[in-house]
Amino acid sequence: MGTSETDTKARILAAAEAEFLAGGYDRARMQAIADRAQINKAMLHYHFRSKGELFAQIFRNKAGQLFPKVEASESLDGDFIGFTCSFVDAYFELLLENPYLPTLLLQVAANHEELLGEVSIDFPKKFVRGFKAAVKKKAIAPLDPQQFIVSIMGMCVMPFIGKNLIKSSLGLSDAKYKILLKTRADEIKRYAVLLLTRSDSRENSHG
Amino acid sequence: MGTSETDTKARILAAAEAEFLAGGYDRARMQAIADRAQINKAMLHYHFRSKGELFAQIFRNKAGQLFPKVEASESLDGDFIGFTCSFVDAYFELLLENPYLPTLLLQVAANHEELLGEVSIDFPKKFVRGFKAAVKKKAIAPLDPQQFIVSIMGMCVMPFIGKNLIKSSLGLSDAKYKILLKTRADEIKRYAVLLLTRSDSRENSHG
DNA sequence: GTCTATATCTGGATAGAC
DNA sequence: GTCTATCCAGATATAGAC
Repeated sequence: MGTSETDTKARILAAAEAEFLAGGYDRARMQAIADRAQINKAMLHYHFRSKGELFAQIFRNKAGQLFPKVEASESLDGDFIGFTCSFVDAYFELLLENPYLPTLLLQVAANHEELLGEVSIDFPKKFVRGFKAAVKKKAIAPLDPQQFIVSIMGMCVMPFIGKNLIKSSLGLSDAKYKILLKTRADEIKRYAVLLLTRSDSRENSHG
Repeated sequence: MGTSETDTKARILAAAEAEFLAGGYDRARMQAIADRAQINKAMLHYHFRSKGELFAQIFRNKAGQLFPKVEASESLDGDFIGFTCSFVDAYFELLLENPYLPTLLLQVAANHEELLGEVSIDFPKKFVRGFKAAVKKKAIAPLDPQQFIVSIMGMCVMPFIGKNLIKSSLGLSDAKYKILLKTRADEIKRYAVLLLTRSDSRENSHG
């Protein structure tokens, strides 16, 4: 049968992924995808009905492949602070390998909610559960778990979604920015430890 | 002279602002702007040469009007922790009033770098300077200032750019999300105080 | 200054030959 | 399965009357 059907399909998927990740759905061009895959537009529509269909498959692919990597940082066994640190490590490593992912995910959440519904992102809820249990055991400070996980995500994600903004507003060279990235996971873990550790020593000294 | 030229122009600007803020440059439609302003497309091009031109003016407007509000939280006088708290308050209040702003700004930074160059965002640099001075005076913990400001921005901005994602992944209703927003500034300030306070007590107990 | 009508351009999708 | 050629819709932009 066909010459290299499966190969072509694979090339298309790779090309589409690159194109969609680079600029998001709206800025992606079918022509550009075709060029990347070294075929012509007609072939795209032969293998995938439409741009939306192609995007959906890419997204499901990526999501199903990447989210489990974060979930896998499980084992809510004993040490919740240790768990948090390894979570940050896993999460940040994922971002380093897929720097365009957060922007894309936010775009999907904003403009393609139906796709977001298809994938299940349950590590935040899981994290919150573990957090509450640890608080009950007085192992960590009694902070708001939801606020905390939002903070962790925000701190991790910010340098990726705001790369240009950060570089420009802090006047960072590419090299300096790279250093900031390289040391960031440790910095976030440092914050997390400090915040989770401090529990009884003082209550609230600030209205 | 003309009937209501200035009024029309103002209506266009308001309409365009709403449209651009809602979905960003790419998703904005000239027809939609015309509808909002209760005129027709031709008038848009009469008053503003092109979509890009219109967008640029809106952006310059907004930027010139909003960034100073954050800068104004100045007075790096004595208490840097107090300064940080009032900065967070000012920053977050701005976001509450303009929830779509961060997403738009990030899009501009990513896709219209030339526009970003036109506006001067200098509160991050200023913050870093104040931070270093305070560290030298041993008034706060010796953290990395750049990492710290990126963290603050990330924590503030996350609930706005990731509204849908947060709601869905944490299973929050509109009401619950609203509460999260309402209490968030205080939470961030709490973090900031904790992080900046802890200086000598311990050094590094985590690789 | 404001309108209707239309030109133009871009990009997604299809037809049909091979 | 792959190509060329074409269609078609949507969106920006312009022409020209009033």
